[in-house]
Amino acid sequence: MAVKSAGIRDVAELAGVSVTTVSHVLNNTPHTRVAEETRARVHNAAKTLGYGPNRAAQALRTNRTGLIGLLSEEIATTPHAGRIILGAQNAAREHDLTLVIINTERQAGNGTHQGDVQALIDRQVDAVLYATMYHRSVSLPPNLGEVPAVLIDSTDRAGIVPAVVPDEVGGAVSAVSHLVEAGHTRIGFLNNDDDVPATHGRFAGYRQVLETNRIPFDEALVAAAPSETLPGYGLARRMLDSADRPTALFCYNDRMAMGAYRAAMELGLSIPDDLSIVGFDNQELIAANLFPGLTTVALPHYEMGQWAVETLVQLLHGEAVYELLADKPTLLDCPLVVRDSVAAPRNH
Amino acid sequence: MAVKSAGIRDVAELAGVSVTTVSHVLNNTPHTRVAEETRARVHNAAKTLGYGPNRAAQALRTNRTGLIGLLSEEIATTPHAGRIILGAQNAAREHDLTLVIINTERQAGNGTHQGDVQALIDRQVDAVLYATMYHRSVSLPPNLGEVPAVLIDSTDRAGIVPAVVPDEVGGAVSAVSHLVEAGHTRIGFLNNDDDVPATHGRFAGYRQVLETNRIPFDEALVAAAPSETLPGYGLARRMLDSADRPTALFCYNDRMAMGAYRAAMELGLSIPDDLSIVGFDNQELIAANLFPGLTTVALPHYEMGQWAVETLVQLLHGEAVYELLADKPTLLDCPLVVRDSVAAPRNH
DNA sequence: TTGAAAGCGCTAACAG
DNA sequence: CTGTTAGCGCTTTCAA
Repeated sequence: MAVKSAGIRDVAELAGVSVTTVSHVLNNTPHTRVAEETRARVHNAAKTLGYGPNRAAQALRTNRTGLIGLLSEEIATTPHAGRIILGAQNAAREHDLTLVIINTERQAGNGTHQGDVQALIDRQVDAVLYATMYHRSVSLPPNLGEVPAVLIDSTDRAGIVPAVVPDEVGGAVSAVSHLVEAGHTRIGFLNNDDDVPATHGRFAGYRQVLETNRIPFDEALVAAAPSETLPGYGLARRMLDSADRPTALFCYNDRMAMGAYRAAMELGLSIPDDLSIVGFDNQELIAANLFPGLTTVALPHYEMGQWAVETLVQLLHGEAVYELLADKPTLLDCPLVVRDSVAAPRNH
Repeated sequence: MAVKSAGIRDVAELAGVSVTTVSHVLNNTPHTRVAEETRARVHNAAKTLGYGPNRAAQALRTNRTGLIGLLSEEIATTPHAGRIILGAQNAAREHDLTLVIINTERQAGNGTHQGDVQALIDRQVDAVLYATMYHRSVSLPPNLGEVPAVLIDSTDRAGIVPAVVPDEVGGAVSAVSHLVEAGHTRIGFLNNDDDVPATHGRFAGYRQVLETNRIPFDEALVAAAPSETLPGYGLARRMLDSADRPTALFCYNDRMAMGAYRAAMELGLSIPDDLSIVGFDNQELIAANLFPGLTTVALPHYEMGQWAVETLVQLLHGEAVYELLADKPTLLDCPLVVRDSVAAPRNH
């Protein structure tokens, strides 16, 4: 291993000053005036020695490790978690913080991740990020109160911890508006049947656009099922088989859209000429690999990760007020990603 | 924040012993005999106080942080990285180590991640895991030599650092054997056209099975293109259009298989009755969502992550020899994942 | 079998 | 404006 690297002492010696001065200069300690010339000498000495602070010593002294714990459900199964990590990571780097990631299983019901939170606390993280796999409301482990925390993609049932979630309604509005702008008025909606915010939010967005554009709401154009490929296929099959079939489909997610693609193909409907489709989630693996490429709505995972860390930093610095933030979850935009699955309706 | 938590001192006091004894007992320091009764008293005291060691102090004293750095390319874009993280994480937890993950961009050519490695070293990680996005040979950043390291999914061009990679040949053998066992003899191979180990290894496995089963090799049944859906579609279209078309297709990866599915559908070939298909990679999002489910070969990402940490631990404990391991990369099995895309050929 | 005490490298009073 | 110095909580040598 490397030769025992230089310490603050060595820097002090080389610069011909005391360790105090070095510490002050290197940390930019406020309320401390050090002569410009001395500053420069210290910086030079540090550079020539390749000095880097010993984090352990710093941590011991300051009680801050510079570690942020990220508790994430199901890192493995979804690329979404990856985007959150990436956003959080980049923001963390900006602030010279390091992310410690702990993967957890998804918790059924009101189980909490108390054990995992404890592991993070034992590691003396300065704060924790708590990310769920999909937008929902959760009960938090009680020990999460021991440390500053921010929720990602979920809201705190108790309304105590700040949270950031996707703007489901807004995303749906973008999607359906896109369809309306292309000239569609008979727009089907293949919804999820779980009782989660996305289900309700996306449906609300759908209705909202219809209303705004004075398009009558037709119950026959809305169907719900588990948000997987096969159920999506089934729903689409049925809905597209009718004489008065929709000319466009807004799907709860890309997997359901994938099912709709197959249904369309079987019915001899060409996308987008006979049928336009918009998905939700922007799962690259699906959306970009379908023929034609699926126009869909992206979830702001990267941005949520970023927002969470930035907020945590403000909280730690006392620049943001905990209670203020926790009051209402922060909504982040879900932008439309245009590919090739939308066109004007044929008989238009 | 929590009340300043108990220290080793408090435990000592409560147990009526010295801090030395507490330290010895709690760390199970070898060559130190402590009376059973004293031991018990210490443990009890620790438990009642909810004592947990201060990592920073430990780290400062022992020069070991218990942190393992994981440098991973493109966490965001591929679920594969997630599996590696998961495997590494679980293994790390077993040894009371914490994973610090740094995401990096993929490096073109012989660029290295020197900066990222340095960031990890600055954080005083005890060792680093260096994971690439796909199996290949890399030049390592020089500073990786400063700390114990293990490569995941890539091999060190210089042959200095231990590495673990998938057994590409074995995986292909499983896939093609599965097809042969189903009764196929005209088996097409849609290969990647990059010069990477997977390309060569999977091809070698393909040929090997043909040889073993005395099936003549037919050049017309092998084609190569970029390993994406669209090129896969093109290749499959062409190969399946011939009169003497193969009855089964082994695809370099699931994305190409997805293209092959579409080609088959367009040609009116039903899977698996008219055409059997086997993929590679087991990308859940694709493989499980295709109709019918794609039989494919899984990459051992989880296992590689696990192996890497275990090996690192042995290295750190001096139980494994660096040079011995680095000599040849360790190969891990690629198991076949059977779904519904393979059946006996029709005219069999 | 147990304990006293010396630091690990750094920060931050406090003094000059 | 700069320096002296006392610990942060723990491990470990050495002595009892």
